[in-house]
Amino acid sequence: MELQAFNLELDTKMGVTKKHIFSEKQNELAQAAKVLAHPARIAILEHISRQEGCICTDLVDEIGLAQPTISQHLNEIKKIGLLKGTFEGKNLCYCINEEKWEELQRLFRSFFKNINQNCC
Amino acid sequence: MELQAFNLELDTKMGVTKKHIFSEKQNELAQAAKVLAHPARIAILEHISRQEGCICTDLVDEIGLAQPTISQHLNEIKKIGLLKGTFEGKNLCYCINEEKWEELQRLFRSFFKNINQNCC
DNA sequence: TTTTATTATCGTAATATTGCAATATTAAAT
DNA sequence: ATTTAATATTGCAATATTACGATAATAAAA
Repeated sequence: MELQAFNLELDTKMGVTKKHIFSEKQNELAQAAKVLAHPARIAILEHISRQEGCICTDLVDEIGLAQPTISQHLNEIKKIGLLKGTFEGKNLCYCINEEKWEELQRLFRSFFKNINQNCC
Repeated sequence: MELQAFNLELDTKMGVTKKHIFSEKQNELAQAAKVLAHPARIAILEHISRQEGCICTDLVDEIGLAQPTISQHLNEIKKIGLLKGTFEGKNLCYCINEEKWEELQRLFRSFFKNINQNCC
């Protein structure tokens, strides 16, 4: 059918990752890696983990980015469920979601394990 | 000096990651994660690792992307030294650089280890 | 209720990434 | 030397990401 051929055309939108041709696992890992693919988000995770409990209000001062930018990065981390946010006093408090964090580590570990370098 | 103030302005180019405000380690990990942050590159690494020896000529058929796109992704992986390319017969042959691969794993592992979830 | 302090959202600007057609390059095979 | 079969590069189009000023929203404090 030419309808299918037409859809195949539409299918390929410029500049958009063709997620559908990859496996669930591959997309999942790539998405997780994307969250770690910015030094600000690494720094944010490190800083939150260093805090006792979860008073995490000083991220803007700690890292040298504007408040909206930090908020944006926090949101990226939140989107894959890596942060739990709760209120404590007047400050919003973020902390790492342990279950998701373990899951993410497992994802990477199993990927690393499956890559074996049998070569040249 | 107003020159410094001016430079501080120039410093902040819109849309560009401000790498200089982060540590070497943070940037290094982020850059490594970026390479893994696309399912095509995950798929490429997995496929190369599955090959006996290193006949890696059928990537384009295996993954459903155009040849230039695959070539581009290969280049991203190569840029951080994760691939060794050698010639074998008429085909260029890619394989995983074991040393770099171990290094990358160490990077992630030490990051994971340092994040502890003491919270809520 | 009005401040005050904090985080979230909107709008905008600029660079980065993704993808592919067309073309160039490369090296083996004829 | 020409053909062939593979990868690399170029050019371009479109979406994605990064960053921040301005502003809104939220909740404690006064």
